[in-house]
Parts: sequence; structure tokens; C-alpha cells
Amino acid sequence: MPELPEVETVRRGLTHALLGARVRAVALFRPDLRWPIPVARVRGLVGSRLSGVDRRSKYLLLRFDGDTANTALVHLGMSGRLFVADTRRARALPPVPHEHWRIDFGRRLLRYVDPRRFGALDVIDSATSEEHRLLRDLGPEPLDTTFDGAFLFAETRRRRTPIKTFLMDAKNVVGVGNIYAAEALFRARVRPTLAAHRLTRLACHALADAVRDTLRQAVSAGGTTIRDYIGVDSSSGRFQQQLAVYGREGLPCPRCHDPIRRSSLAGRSTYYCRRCQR
DNA sequence: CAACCCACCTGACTGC
DNA sequence: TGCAGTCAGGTGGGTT
Repeated sequence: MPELPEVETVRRGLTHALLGARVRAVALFRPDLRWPIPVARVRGLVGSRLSGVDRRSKYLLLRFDGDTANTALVHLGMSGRLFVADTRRARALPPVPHEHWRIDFGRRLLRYVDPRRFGALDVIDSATSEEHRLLRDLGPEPLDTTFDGAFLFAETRRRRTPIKTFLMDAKNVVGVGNIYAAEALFRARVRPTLAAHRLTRLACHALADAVRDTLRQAVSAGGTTIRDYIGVDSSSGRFQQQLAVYGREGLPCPRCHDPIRRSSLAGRSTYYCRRCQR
């Protein structure tokens, strides 16, 4: 479901709603999502205070203070959502369908809902959170200065994989999923199937800029809502109004008016303009 | 290593 | 109305 802009929007929503709040209770409605949930460590969060909400790739890192500082690592998978309910009777609220865990912050209730259960919840020591097996091999953040055309050019030289597949591999660069890969490639006028090593230096600069611009604009718009994604306050994203190719098979290309094509690449639907993208 | 394919899971939608 | 098939914003893990 969520790519970087959606997760970043959730991060901001959580910060706004919950920063500084103290955990009064936690509830787990099942012992696992994609992986087992460390039940004892989750219960150990009771009494600690939320001191920050960070994001690395598509992971949310909820920072808690306390005797030993803990970090809750949350991934939304394809269908995960976080909601903040404003209530004084949090514990009286019955779980909604597919609600798998909740954290009761007193006046606010954080609820995790994920029908497909591809998401994750772990609790780890804050001091060593970057060494977590799910975080340690990740590539750079696309909105950091380390991600640019020179980086992309260097990293693609010996890679024969299609450039879209390369962009969506978090070992190369994080946060770019199926929507924003398609949108960035359209903006850079690069064909998704082009072997990564065949991009020119110029194309790498155009593509890095396109990735950054697309993600920045999507964050500004509060993300893209197509079916599932909504913010912690149940608001929709607005970036779907700016999509040029994603989900637009047969509709006219915004540049040349040729119909947008859809094909399958590495098992994912891929949208592009045959005339504009070479 | 790189590349490929599968699995994990539910719900929405399509076409017969 | 039912049912089979397809698809969905992710990604780790196993195999070649």
C-alpha cells in the first residue's frame, strides 16, 4: 500500500497526534504479522513516553524513552494502516476487523489495521536500531543529498536488470514503490524496461531529479490514495490527481496524447508512454 | 554477486 | 447468484 510519501505522511500525523504521550496499555490481537511479534517487549513499552517518530525507508520508528530506550519498528506492508482515535474510553472500543494491535496513550488510541498482514511490528533497542536485519542493508534515502545522478550512474554500471526493477529494490534506493517508480520514469522520459547499465550519465541525472521531485511533491500532497491508503486522521492523499501514467492504461499521455500502455515487469503492472519514454 | 520467482494474505472486481 | 480467475501501493528468502 504505502510508499515513501504515504509513510512520511503517517509519520507526521503520528508526531502531531502522539508526541510526548505516555503508554498506558498495549493490546495484541494476534501473535504475528509477517513475522512473530515480540509480545513481552511490546508489553514492556507500558509506562514509557513517545519521544519521537522517525522513518527509514518505509519503516516507522517509534522512539520511546524509559530505563532502556526502545524503538517500535512498524511496517505497513501492502494494506496496513495506522489510525489515531481521540477517546477517553479507549479500552472500551472493540477491535475493528483486521485490527491486530493497539497502543493506548490515554486520551489517544493508536490502532494498527492490516487485512493482508504483510506488515510487521518489532521492538528493539534504540541504540542499535540501525543494525536491525530489516534496516542494515538498505540503500540511501532518495531525499537525502547522497542520492543524485552521480550516485545513480555509478550504481547502475554493472546492473542488467530493468531500471524500474532497480529503482524499486531498496538495496539500491529506498522508498520508491510501484506508483512512484512509474511516475519518475515518465518524468525522466526513460523506458521502464531499459537495462539499468544502459542509462547515460544525463539520463541518470534526469531520473534522480525526477525521483526526488516526484516524492517531494507527493509528500506535499499528503501521499496518493487509490484504494486503501488514508492518513492517521482518516484524511485522503491528493497526489492521485497528479498521476501522469500510473493506473491510466488507455488514457492519453499528458505530454503527447498517445495512449498509456500497461505491461508486466517483475510481476508488477508497469505504466508508461511508448512515445515519450525511450 | 546478480537475477528470478515464489510466498505470504485478504478483499475487490471481472467475466462466464 | 456463484464461482474461478486476476489484481492490488511490499519485500524477504530460496534457487539458479
